[in-house]
Amino acid sequence: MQKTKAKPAAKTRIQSENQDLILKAALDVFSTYGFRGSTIDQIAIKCGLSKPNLLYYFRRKDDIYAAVLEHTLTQWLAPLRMLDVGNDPIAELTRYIEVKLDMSFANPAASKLFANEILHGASHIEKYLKGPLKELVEAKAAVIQQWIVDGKIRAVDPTHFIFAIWAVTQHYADFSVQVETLLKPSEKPATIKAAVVEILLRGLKVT
Amino acid sequence: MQKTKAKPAAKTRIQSENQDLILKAALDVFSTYGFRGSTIDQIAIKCGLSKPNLLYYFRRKDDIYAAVLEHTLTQWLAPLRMLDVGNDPIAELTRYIEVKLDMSFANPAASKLFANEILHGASHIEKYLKGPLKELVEAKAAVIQQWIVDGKIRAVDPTHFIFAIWAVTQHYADFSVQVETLLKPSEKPATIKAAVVEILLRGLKVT
DNA sequence: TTCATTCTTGATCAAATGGTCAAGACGCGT
DNA sequence: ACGCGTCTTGACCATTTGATCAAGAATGAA
Repeated sequence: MQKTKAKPAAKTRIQSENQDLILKAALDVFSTYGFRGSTIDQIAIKCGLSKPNLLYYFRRKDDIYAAVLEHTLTQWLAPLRMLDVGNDPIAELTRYIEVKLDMSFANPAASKLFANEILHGASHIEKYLKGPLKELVEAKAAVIQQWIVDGKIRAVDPTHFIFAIWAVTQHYADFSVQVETLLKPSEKPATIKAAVVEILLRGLKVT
Repeated sequence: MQKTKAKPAAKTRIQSENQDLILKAALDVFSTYGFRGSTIDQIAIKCGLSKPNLLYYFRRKDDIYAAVLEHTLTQWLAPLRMLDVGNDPIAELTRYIEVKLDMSFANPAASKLFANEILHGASHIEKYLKGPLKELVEAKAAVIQQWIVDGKIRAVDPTHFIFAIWAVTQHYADFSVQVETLLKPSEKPATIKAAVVEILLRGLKVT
């Protein structure tokens, strides 16, 4: 026994591969059917593993869900972290909105996963909301506030403006069924991006 | 047998009362836990009836859900129907946004019910989306377009603007847990309404 | 090759849950 | 008070589903 007595995180090749497979499949399934609406069997079938095998890697259904949620959280909030007070406000906010929309188009599952979680009370990410997310939002609201103080954009409630950006951009992922039904099928992402940026930012531009 | 051979809809007093009880309880439960996450027992307990009794009025879980959904649909879309091309655009849109926000604050369950339904594919209201809702949205988009043509508001994509109003206003119901966590608890509905109206409408005003 | 460790799964269990049914309680017009 | 139709429910059933386990298969370091 050459190794140290406790081996906390020595992951096997097979472990990485299979956990990755499971998390990918679980994101699909959970985002489509919600936590209660999803079954371990669905996830197992989707990633080609047997149900007991899946429970070998994650002992409970809840553990899979928590892992997927955590795995997606960082990625989803990343673009907001990049909001930089040093750059031009309109350019910076345009970029943020466009990146969020691109994410909604490219990975609607991630958005739907969060929508489900929040809709059902956010019990799994309560700590995260009250801690890191709250801090991040306060920091970025301060950035917007600074732009206002500097006279670079017109006055607006920074926090509610962030909410508005989230609401509108994630709407195209969470409500994609409705959007696709009500929109002409010819509508291209670029058109949508232009329309959304105009709606959200035109009111901020100084004359 | 004095009555006509077939009696299609002669509702008893008890029937009306209990169906009403059930629909109220079902709205609460379904909007909180989603369709799959809700059990007939939960609804039965919440309205003080036994499970078999509940299934006497609605033979299947799906029937309860469909009834609640239909019962709420009309009410939820009503304010959009009132959008009148003859009135002042900013006043009309301000009223619409404020009514939608009031509904989100007063009856978040209705909003959450729809959010859940759309999020999970909208299979129960597919017909409604493609039919009446699509017609309504097209009609009201035309109203906004007319305002633009008349030079009363600045140019904007009408359909995406309607989406933006829906997204932002319903966000305060669907994501209420998140909103309440990130907002100062002192924030009043009137403050929120003013902020949202400003964010959505300032860009439309002609200079 | 050896063999301890890791990985895989068929069989199985207990609980939850949608739904049924027959028997009885109740409401209400006469 | 009577009697028919409405309403109510305890007991029960079949299926789904999260989770367990023991036994066997694959892996990989020496």
